[in-house]
Amino acid sequence: MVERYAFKKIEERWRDFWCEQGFFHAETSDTEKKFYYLNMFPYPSGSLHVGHGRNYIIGDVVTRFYIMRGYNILNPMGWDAFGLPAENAAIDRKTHPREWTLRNIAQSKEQFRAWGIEYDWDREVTTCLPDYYRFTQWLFLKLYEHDLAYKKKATVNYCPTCDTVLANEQVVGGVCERCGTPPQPKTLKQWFFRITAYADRLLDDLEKLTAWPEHVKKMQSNWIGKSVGADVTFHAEDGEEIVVFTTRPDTLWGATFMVLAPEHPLVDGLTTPGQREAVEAYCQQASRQSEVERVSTERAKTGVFTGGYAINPVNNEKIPVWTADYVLMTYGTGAIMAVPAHDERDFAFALKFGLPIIPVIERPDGVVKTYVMKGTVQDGLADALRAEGYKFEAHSDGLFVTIKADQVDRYIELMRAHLLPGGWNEVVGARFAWIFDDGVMTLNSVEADKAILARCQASEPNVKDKRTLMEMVYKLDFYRDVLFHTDYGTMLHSGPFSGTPGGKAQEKVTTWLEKTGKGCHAVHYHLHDWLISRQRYWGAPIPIVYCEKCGLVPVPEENLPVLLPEVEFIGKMGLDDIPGYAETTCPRCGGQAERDTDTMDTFVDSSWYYLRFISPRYEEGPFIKEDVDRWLPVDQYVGGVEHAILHLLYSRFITKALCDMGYLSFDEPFKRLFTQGMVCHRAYRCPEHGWLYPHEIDGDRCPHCGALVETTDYLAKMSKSKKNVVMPADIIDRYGADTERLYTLFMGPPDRDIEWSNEGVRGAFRFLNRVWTLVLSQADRIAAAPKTVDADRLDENAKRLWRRYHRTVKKVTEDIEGRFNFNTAVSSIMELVNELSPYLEKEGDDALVRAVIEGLILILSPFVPFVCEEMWRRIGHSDAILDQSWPSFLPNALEEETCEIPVQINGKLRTRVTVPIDTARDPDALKEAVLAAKSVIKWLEGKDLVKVIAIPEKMVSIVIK
RNA sequence: GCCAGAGUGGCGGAAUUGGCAGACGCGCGGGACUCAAAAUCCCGUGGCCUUUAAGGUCGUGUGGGUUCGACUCCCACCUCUGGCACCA
Repeated sequence: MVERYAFKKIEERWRDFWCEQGFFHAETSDTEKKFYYLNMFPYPSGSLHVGHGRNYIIGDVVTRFYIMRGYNILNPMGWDAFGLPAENAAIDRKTHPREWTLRNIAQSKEQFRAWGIEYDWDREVTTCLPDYYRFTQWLFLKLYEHDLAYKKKATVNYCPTCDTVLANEQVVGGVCERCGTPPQPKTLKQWFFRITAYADRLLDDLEKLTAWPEHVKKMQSNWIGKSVGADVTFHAEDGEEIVVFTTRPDTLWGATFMVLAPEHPLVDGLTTPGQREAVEAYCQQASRQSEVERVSTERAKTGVFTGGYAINPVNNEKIPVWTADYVLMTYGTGAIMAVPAHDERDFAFALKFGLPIIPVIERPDGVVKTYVMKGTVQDGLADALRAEGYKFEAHSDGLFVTIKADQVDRYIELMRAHLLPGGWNEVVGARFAWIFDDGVMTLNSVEADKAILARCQASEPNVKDKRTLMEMVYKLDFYRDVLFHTDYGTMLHSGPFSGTPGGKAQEKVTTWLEKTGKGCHAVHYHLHDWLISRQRYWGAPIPIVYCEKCGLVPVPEENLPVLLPEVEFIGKMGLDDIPGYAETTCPRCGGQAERDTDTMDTFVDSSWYYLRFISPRYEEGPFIKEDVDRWLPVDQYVGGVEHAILHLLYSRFITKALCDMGYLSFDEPFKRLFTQGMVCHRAYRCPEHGWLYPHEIDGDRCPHCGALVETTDYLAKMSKSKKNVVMPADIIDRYGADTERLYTLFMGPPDRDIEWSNEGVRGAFRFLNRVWTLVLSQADRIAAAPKTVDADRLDENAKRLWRRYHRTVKKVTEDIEGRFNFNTAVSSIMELVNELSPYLEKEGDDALVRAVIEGLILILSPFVPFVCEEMWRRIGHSDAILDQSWPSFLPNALEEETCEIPVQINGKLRTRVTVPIDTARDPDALKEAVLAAKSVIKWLEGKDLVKVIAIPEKMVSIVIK
């Protein structure tokens, strides 16, 4: 009987050992075999739960693995320590955000220690400390110096709950990323970083990031949102220019009205006295609404006619100018030309307000529809249509005909021959034509729309109330799907451009616009400049001074840091609430001046921290260029996918900016990116009393009211508010940190979200117990065993174990290094143990046992370092595991002598044949051997052999008849 | 609406290049040990149908297709998750 697996004692013993021995100390002067592994640094917002653990456990496994493989690995840790949550928590707890933050940092470090997760703590970086934010301010000054930081008055998103403005990227799904409040538009003078100057490079360079997950790149490219088209200048009647952006210059001839955003500066000037009241009411209402509210009204279009008109530069048509909130001031030029025939939104708007809709692009599918109303034609039409081969459906009230564009001319002739006097028939879709008894009219202009409609109204009182032809035909369901389309196609009714094919149309029109001075090529982005001013205390002060004489003056580098004022923290505050903070002297003239009282967005702090880790105590600058150039880009970056846009885009921008300024020689910060999934946990909720802790629940009932408890059927992210957090302390206390680590790694592929299961934890614990017992039971045998295995003298069983061992080493190595699949690495180690354990029960080869167990401990050690370190000593070693090199696998030890080949007959697996490995490798020999096998012959009797396919070492497939 | 990603036993998942589907773990069933329980160990465990061994058959969201062979490739669709969303 061996001693019990006393995980508490074991973990206590080794907890500080690795750090004390300096295994995790990285020497940045030594760049040979360097590896920079980086986890996104945490926000120290309280205690870390098992979900946070997943991220850092992965990092620790990889780090230990690379140490054993002889790499000089840098895996540093720091704290993203400024920001609102600290402030809000400090207000709640009546303390200072610094106190709260530093206490959480200490607590988190203690948690890392308990997990056995080691870092080079000499490189710790904390963004809220002056020795760090001093250089965040330096970064601001450099961006300012290079015209990449500027202050401007703009309409920005203001969160009333957080009492500060937000960057565009921090408005997620229309609400504040932090607190869920819809932000209000507010016009303020604020600092921006000119990230749009890098829009193209941020987009194009995504292609260089071959080791980034596709979906992250996709999200970034969507966020940047590049659209290519043209800016076109329209003129108001008084000559004022109205510039619109369009991605479809080929549809210009179909522009029948214009729409300006309610905030557009020209709205006021265009509004006529008669419309003023309505327009002002509409604009005011729009300005009060947040973007969410605008969108939430089911997208029913609203808008008001300004009374003003503009001239379409391509055909000199006079078109009305409207204002409507479906046009956003924040995109393009805040004004659009509306082409209702080829844009879904414009179509809906035109239909609602009775504006003309003129098709100017042919339908590529050429579908044309026409409805022949009963009583408008002579009786023989149906037979005539049939005789000509047209497809139609006959109903009691008429014929529903669907034809192709190239049949339209013949159809019109036929129709004219059958049309009764006073009636009409229209074709819609790829062609819009109205057939009257005395001629055919085409819907090719606003005038045509009016003229045709007038004729229809004259003969049909039912359509008297219709304002446009499109409105008239829209009431027939049969027509609806062909009335507008957004495809590219041949241009129609477009003056000299009519007939231009869809593929060339945009470019041809834009070039012509440019030549005639009516417009120009233009590109617009969804990405906006990064608003970095914040009106709250807990952030890096903006190092700018306003002097009455000298204006805006940057604080000289040598005066940094601009320190956060020491105050008693008593509630929500900004630096402007702190008496005396703003008062200063002008660095240029020495006169009286005022400081900028805003702080920087915390994403500025985290946009450069990966650079600081290389020389964290350097005081002459933020980093030493030569060292940073040698160590970056980061070889492997790991973090949550929630940073796919914000942090990762900002960091890429800052790196590129610093590169262009000459401070860096690389322009992408992270070579490989891995985004790990969340750890979720079932959450319980009483309809009456809200979220409940699992231990509170009484059977399946609420302890307060006895109501049936609801379980989340989706995977709920662990969060304090949902009371579904699993704390590492509980797991470590019951099973030890090694068990938590092993389970975390084993539970599923690390990039996927996963549900925490307490039963799964027990399984991991059981496995460690089995290994412990197994290893200790062999300790004496190992101590006495020879050191080298004589592979040639092993018997069958021993050989099988030897093969399994080498296969396991290979698998574990490849899974950590290449695939990041720790779950399959762990399961292959479990398989090895499953095979090892019965071998030990019989007489066996001592040297083999020794080699396999030693190897087992080594390959298991990155996953569960405590117990492995202990077992390593127990089998007679006095040196540390991290001093050992990672086991290698011998290719020839992987080889088997025979090979079992599955045999398929007519696609079904029927039998297996065991052949010598040499036979299995040669297709002809394999074919022959399989066809000669008894178990195969049985199937072939009396049948004709059609085909035999032999895949060496894989399988044989036989086709018979 | 658009763009990603996913869908495999009772559950988490495996199958890395088109080649034995369900590795490994959990759970469950049976057994051993025990006065008993826990722990531990052993055996079994996708469904259905025959069954003395054994075998047959269905089976990776649905429906088609390509192939000697499809979880894997192609087409269409359904569901879920995430991102963006009146982007002109």
